[in-house]
Amino acid sequence: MPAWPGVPLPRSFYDRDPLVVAPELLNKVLASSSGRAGRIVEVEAYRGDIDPAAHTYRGKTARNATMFGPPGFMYVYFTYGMHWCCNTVCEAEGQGSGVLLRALEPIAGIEQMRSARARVKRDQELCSGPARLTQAMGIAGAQNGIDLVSAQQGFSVLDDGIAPPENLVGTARIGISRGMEHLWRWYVPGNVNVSKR
DNA sequence: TTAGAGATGATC
DNA sequence: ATCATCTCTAAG
Repeated sequence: MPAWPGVPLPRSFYDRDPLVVAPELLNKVLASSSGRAGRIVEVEAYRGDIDPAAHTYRGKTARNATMFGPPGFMYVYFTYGMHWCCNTVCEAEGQGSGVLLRALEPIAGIEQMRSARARVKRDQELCSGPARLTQAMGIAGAQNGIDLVSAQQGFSVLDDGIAPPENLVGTARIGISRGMEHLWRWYVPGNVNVSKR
C-alpha cells in the first residue's frame, strides 16, 4: 500500500539548475514507505558555484559530499545542535547544488506525524519548517544519500498531477547571513503550512 | 500576538 | 564563532 498515488520524478527532473527545479517541486509529494506523505509547499534553491549561503560554496567536505554527487539523491544535514534538514540534489555530479525542502502540507499518515511531534497542537504545525518536516516524516542522518528516484530506500518525490502554482515570485531565503541578494525561496501562496516569519 | 533567549553540537 | 532552527517563556 503506497503512501500516496503518483509517479516518482525521473532523474532528468533533478538534473537541471536548482533555480528551475525548486519552483517546479512545489505541489509535488514527498512520500515515505512508512505511510506518511506531504505536499511540498515551500522550497529554497542553493548553488555551490555562486552562492555563499550554500554548504558547498567552499568545496567538498565529508558533510556536504552527497550534494556534490549525482542528482535525485537526498542530502540530509544536522544543524543547530539538534535539527535535521532535507534537500534534493540537483544538476550534474560535481556541481554542489540542491533544493532545501522547507514545508509540507500533511496529506497521509498524519497520526504517525503526530506521534513523531507529540507537542504539536494543529496539523499546520507538523511540517511548517525544514526541521519540523524531517521530524514529522522520520528523516535523519540515516537518510543522507538515499536515492529518491529509485524509491528503493523508503522515500521518493511523486508527481500526482497537481501542477505548481502560476506566477510565482521568488523571495529572500530564511536564516542565512550571506547571499541575501538571491531571491531563491518559493512557496505556495496562501498555504497555511508555509513556515512563519 | 510578538519578542527574546536557551538548547545543543558539528563544522571549518 | 558560526550555523539553511525550534520551542518555551514572558510581556503587551
